[in-house]
Amino acid sequence: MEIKQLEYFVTAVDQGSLNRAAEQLYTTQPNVSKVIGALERELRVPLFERSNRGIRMTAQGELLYSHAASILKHSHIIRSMMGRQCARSSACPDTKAAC
Amino acid sequence: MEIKQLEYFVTAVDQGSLNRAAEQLYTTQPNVSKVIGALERELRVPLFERSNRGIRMTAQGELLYSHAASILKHSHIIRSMMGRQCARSSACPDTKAAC
DNA sequence: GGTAGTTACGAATTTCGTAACAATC
DNA sequence: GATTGTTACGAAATTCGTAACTACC
Repeated sequence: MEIKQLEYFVTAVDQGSLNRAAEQLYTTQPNVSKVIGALERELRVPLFERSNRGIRMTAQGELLYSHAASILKHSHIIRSMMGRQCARSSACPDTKAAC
Repeated sequence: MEIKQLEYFVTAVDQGSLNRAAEQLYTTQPNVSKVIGALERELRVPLFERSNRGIRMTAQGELLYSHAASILKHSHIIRSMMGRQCARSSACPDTKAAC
């Protein structure tokens, strides 16, 4: 399980379509299909029901979604913290705000 | 940034040594060194001070640690939830697999 | 035709272990 | 010598885009 896979999954859910997810992720639709397919095989769970009209989350997909979103949130926090080189808490007391 | 990188980092911190981390992660010590090095280059932040006596977290490493641990916790929850196919019986009312 | 998603193939990249290395005790 | 961590190299695995495919309207 990789962060990228969770990001692709969450984006597909939010966009409601693999095509739009691919566009937003700056990649191709076959790639999104394959990445999410690999995640489903790894977890041994179907995350979407596919049809020619689009995708719909399964119950297992809904279970995954909130945890995946939490992981993405933490990864964004890490990137913004490290990007700002904010080393010591004394240098930026209110860690929630811009540091 | 990948979950595996965070797992290697957290394990190295917990074990206090790249050698012991490699052993626990069922890989080699050069691999641990390289994976963590790649994470440091990606975040543009030193996470450890190295010496011939071992490693010591930097202030930036300490900032990363708690968020990395949270991500790992969520990933473990996901794996255990999906491994059992569902958390609540209502989540998957008609699955063939054991629920 | 147009839109949805999947599978096939191949080049480019990445991964990971072995071996060699540097430095300290 | 024993221990720490790093760098080099090469085979194996993975990634990602193009092309070809199925299915529905």
